[in-house]
Amino acid sequence: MLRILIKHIRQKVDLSEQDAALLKTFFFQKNLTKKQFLLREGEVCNHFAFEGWWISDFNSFINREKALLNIDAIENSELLLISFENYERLTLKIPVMDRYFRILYQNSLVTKDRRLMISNKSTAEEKYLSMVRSSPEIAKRIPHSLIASYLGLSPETVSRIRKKLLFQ
Amino acid sequence: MLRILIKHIRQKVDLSEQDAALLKTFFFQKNLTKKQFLLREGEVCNHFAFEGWWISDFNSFINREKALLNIDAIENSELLLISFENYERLTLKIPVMDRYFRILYQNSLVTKDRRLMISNKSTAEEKYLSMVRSSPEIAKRIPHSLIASYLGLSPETVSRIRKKLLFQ
DNA sequence: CGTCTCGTTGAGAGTTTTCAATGTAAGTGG
DNA sequence: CCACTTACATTGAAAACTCTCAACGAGACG
Repeated sequence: MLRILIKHIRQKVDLSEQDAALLKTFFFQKNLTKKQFLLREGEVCNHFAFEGWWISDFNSFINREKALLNIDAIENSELLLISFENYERLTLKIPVMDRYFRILYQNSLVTKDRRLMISNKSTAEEKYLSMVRSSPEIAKRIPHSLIASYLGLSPETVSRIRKKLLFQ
Repeated sequence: MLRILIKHIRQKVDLSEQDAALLKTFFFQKNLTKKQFLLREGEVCNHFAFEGWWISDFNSFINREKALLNIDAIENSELLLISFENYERLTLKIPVMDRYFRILYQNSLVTKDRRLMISNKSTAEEKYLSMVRSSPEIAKRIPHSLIASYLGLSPETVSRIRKKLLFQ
């Protein structure tokens, strides 16, 4: 797991061997079985988790507020966690991690801008299509009701859209 | 203008006098009169602009793609611009700027997460109220049709919501 | 087999958009 | 200063879209 993380980081920035070794000490590993919760609504999000992706209730993590989101595992998962305190220490001890997160967040902002534009201006069908096109593998693996929730649509609407698209 | 920028940066990170002086060379100033365009849809966004805020078509700026957004001045404005090339050089020459942008983007992500949740799950009235509450000064200064556009609503809907709220 | 979760379908209700008309206030040029 | 234009806001009515509620279906799993 830690190797995957370091590889991921090195795709974006130069990380010395020394820093890579130090970095490892800031994380710890956790396994989740399907449906097990990482974070419940109302708790404060203490961790970040990696899967090729970082996930969190970001507002809760950064601003130490109660989470508005639930996060649970759709499939059995291995996670690397970092606490908020370690996240802050990490960027101070290994300055290149500021660059890593800057690039990570920069890309994330572009994606969120796009999601926001789609959410604001598109019909349910366009939202569904954009989701399926941008993440076809995920769309296949997760329940339709989660896609609906992600898009801010009712499961029934997604079901009807799928039916309509099948006949085209 | 440059002083405002440096002050802004120093609220988030430590910037040496030397780096502050160097930083100035990466920007140039531009004035826009009301309704003058900074960026037209279809052009590639070369600049970032500051107003207490950074603005751009971020996808166009970062990924060198054609802009999906128009950006024009609602009021006469003074801007500091930075080109994409200078933005990249800036973070290499002044590493603490990676930290500055990391924190800037981190906060921006939290805000966008919130906007996205509101956009996905709220009614038109809730969207309008959340916008007015989070930015009352802006809501007073700009045309209602721009608020509508920002929220992904029609101007008529915003007008009806305003009327309804007046009678409550 | 029973249960649980997820997905589908239909019908009606509610919300928001679109279209068209009208109102209003702020420039602009004669 | 007035008539004209322009931009923005309001209003009404109909159309379009999406949701909610309720019923039913299908597959997984103990």
